[in-house]
Amino acid sequence: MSKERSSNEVADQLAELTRGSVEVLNLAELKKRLARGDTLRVKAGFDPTAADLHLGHTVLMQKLRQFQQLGHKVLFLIGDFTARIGDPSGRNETRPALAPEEIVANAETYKEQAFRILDPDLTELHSNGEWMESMTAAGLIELAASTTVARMLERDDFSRRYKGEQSISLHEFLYPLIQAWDSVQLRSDVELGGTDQTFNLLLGRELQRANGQEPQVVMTMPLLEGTDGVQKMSKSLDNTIGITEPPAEIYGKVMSISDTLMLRYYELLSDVGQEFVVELREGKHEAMEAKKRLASELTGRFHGEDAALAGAEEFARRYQRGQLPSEIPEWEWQGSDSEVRICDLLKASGLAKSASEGRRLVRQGAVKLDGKKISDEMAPVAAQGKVLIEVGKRRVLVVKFDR
RNA sequence: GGAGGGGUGCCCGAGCGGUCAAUGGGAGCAGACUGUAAAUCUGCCGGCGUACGCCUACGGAGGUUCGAAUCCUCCCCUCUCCA
Repeated sequence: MSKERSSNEVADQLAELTRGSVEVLNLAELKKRLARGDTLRVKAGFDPTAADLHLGHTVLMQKLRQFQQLGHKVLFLIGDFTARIGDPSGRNETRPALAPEEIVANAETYKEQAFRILDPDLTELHSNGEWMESMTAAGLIELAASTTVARMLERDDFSRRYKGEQSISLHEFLYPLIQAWDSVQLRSDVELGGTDQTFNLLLGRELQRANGQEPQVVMTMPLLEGTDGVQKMSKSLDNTIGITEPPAEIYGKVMSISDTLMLRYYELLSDVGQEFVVELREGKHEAMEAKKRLASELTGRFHGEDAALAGAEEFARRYQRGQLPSEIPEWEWQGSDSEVRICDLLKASGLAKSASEGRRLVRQGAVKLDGKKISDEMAPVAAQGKVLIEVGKRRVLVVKFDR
């Protein structure tokens, strides 16, 4: 049913689709498929354990969205089966197998979150348990026979671990193999992934070719650095900006990234034209203003314009005018004593992890009670009415005493 | 099957009988500065106790010793080389 595209049309699509990508393997094949007028089946795999989508994921999601906007179909694969193996790019951690209910629940949260960006009508949701659960040991042996150890050791992290005398468990080799097999099962035309996925994606091509399919085109996207500006954004490193976080939170986090990182975020996340980014790099725009613009854009993308404005207002209020947040969480003290020591209160309310930490914070002058700095770690707090506690610049809480 | 390296706090990594809750770096937290930026400087950084202190910790279990992360035995994990 495919209708051929004109060469202009193909060139336009190609330019749009490859923008921002690190590598396309290979370009000629992508061009050929576009020219044929195919509706491309575009695969991307996601881990079922972390259904909290963050900006790092959105780099890929935006790209998928672009494919959809051109009428192509997204194969959204949840790697429930591969999740048993562990992090493909990390250390040797084996994750516990997920219960079927958990997978279903996670898939739901994915739908809810991913479809803030993707078009549900042009998305097929899959999980690789669909074909892996029923694979026999014989099937797995056959699959494992399709590649070699030397080939596996070409993968960057494997080779690094091997040379560094770190252990590599045999089953870790199955991750790329299964991911590649997924491509065969889904008959994908294109697979998208981060640059750390290159090896796995290429293996998909090999397996497809071996199974009589036209090998998928591989497209890698840059990995987004987390808020620390160095390591890739990942939940386990606690450097993420999640798309479901409150607008003020997203806005604030974006505002606090470094200027260098801001350039990167502009490049990878913003819809703002490339000219602006270039000018920004040349110092033609005020950094602070540019950062506000970015913060508004990203906040608005997931929560709407009004929320972005509110986020900006909240930011100005808290950090530029140094005022308290407009909404302060309340917490109720459970206890019958007529007074509480500040260090115990900090611990009980969760503002400090332990009484020791609470004491340390007081000693360092980080704690304010109703706006007044406290210096005595043992200072008693009358257990009456409400008390406002500030710890550092970020942690604020109203403690309610119910007596 | 044999020989030899390793397993230390969130991470990396010293220590190799007492002075070790354990050097150093990174991360993190707090303070100063600022644009909640970067860079820099300062302090903190196992838990509990107002404090003298106590408890838990150096892969696991025993043992030697007045005393062990440090020595011995067994076990587990891991790496390299040989077969």
